[in-house]
Amino acid sequence: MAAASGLSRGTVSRVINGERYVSAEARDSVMSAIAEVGYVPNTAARNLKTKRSHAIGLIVHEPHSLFLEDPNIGAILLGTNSVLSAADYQLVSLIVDSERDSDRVAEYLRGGFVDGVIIISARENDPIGRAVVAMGIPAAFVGHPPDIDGIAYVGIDNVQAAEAITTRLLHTGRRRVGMIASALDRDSGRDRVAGFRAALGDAFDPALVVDYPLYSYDSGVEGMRRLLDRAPDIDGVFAASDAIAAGAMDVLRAAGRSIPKDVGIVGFDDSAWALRCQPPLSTVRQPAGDLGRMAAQRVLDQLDGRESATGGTFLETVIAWRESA
Amino acid sequence: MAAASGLSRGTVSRVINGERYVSAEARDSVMSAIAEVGYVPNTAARNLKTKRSHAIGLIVHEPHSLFLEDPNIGAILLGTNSVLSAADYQLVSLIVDSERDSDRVAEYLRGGFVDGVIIISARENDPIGRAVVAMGIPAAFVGHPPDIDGIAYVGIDNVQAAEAITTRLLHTGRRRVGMIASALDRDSGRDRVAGFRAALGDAFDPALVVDYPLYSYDSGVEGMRRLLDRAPDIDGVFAASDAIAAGAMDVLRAAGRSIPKDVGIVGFDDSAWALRCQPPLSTVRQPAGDLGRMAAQRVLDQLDGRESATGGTFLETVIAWRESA
DNA sequence: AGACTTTCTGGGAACGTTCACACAATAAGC
DNA sequence: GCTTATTGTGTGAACGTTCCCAGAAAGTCT
Repeated sequence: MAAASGLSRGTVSRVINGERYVSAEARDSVMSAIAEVGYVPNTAARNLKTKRSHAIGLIVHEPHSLFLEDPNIGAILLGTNSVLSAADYQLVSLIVDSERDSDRVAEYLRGGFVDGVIIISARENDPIGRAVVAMGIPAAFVGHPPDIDGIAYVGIDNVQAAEAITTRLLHTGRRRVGMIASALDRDSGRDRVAGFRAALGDAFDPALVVDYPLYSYDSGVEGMRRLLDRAPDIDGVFAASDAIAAGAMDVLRAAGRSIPKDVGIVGFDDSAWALRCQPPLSTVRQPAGDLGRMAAQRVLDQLDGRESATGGTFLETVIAWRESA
Repeated sequence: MAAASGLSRGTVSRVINGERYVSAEARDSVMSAIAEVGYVPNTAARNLKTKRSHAIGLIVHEPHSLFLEDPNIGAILLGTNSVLSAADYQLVSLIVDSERDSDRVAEYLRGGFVDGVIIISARENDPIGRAVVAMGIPAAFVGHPPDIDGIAYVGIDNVQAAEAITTRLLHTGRRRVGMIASALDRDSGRDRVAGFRAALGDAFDPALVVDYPLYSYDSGVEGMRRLLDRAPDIDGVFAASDAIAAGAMDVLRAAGRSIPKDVGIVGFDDSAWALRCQPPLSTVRQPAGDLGRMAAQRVLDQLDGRESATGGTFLETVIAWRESA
């Protein structure tokens, strides 16, 4: 490249990186040489020298089924991508769905392939989460893993949101209200139960809370069956996700209950499920795209040294009130 | 590292890459030195020297909405990841959702960040597809872009599958059968129409085929309205995707038609939608995970020089016959 | 006019590997 | 006991950048 432009490597490098102290003519001749030869800087060499890769890893640690079902993940991905792309960083998605993957990803991170990391849906005892924190790589979590402290994270106030929607459900006159909870190994899952409990106060009945590991349709089916079994007179349900709510609604319908007349039901996420339920589902709108954008921004800020690596950022949720309750 | 083990760089390199001509004791002392120092080979340096990155790019070129909705994409992603992970390659997902992304991704590819590329859902005039072919990077397409030849691709036989399911729909006694088509800028979309036409033979009526750009629920809603408008006596529908079928079914229900009594409907994909429709949807099972795995394998084969870069691989589809027709 | 500052350019060194080669030691073949 | 393989080890060069320093040229201040 230096040869093609007739100038030295140093000057070429300055032009490419837009540094000061380059004359207009030098810049021009380098530019035209670049265009002519179709020159592209070699990333490996640059990374080697600068110890930067200009790539950010997004670690998705989910079992197969959920990865395909959870609409939040896709939205977070796109949000993250938009911010990083604007800052000329490349998003590298790292999927972890086995122990083997877990090791390989850790290795990958140690290898300096990425400058920063975004971790979504970390749960208790997450080895990668711990590894990242231990390595001191700039990182942001989407959702706060219960057992790791001193990290940067973004999320929503699950307690407040769950309490709010449960309260509104109660205001529709429900007396026997249950909850199908999920993912109690994460803050999101636990906090939704806490909010539910807070809203019910003295009326809270632990027997009317069932829980399942996954935020899935099938969990909703199972959970609703259990609840109907325990309390045939149930007239309100808070489902910890829209997918769960969809499963629960199908069971209620099959059991001859009319929604919302006999049983009112509310969900969480405001995903594609919510609008397509019959009737449309009342739910909490979770700003998944914004969470992704914010997480990306926090990692970029750490890279620029503009921000410390700890503390949470909370985004607002809104209740979408529809016909299901 | 060489210092820590007391041996030369060359020997250390041989141990790490598992080459021949290393004595047992040398191997041992290098290994224990690695463990002690927590040594990790520097990827950038290795890439620089070997001109290999051990990463494969997966280019997803979809508008926002579809990326979130299309279950095939997630399944392809996971399938690809499993094969590459087993071969110690890292999957790097590159999301293209703007012109800007398109340029950046092309740059990224040129920069030698990946050794090979998998492109899903390429359409006509796809700039990245063309760029990849022009650069001669080992690549495999999932689905065959209509206007690029001489490439490796994997897919299903859309013509045959569409013909088969339409024929079975006809065997349920339907007389006036329409189709909601989609994505006519891709082979998949065109071929499904061709199969539909072939199954109908003389009974084919162009007025009963409507088409929309996206394989989405909304396309199904729109399309079904149009079809009902044009032919109130319609009694069979072939939807080009399950999401379209779901939209169409909701419209049919709202219009007072019973499924499958008044109208029979079939879809395509066998995605999560199919089982949760009311009634469950008859559809074509598309082996999305296998497509991902196969595409990954074909890229790896090209990297090993075991395979030429052209030709298609077709995977079998199966009809899942349920209650909707 | 001399001393200092600013702008610009070139070239050596380094980043951490792998590769090709040279060479030593041992084993095998006649 | 000579040549010829086989196995093992060390070393210089190279990959393509960026960074640092030296120094030239031009401008600015006493």
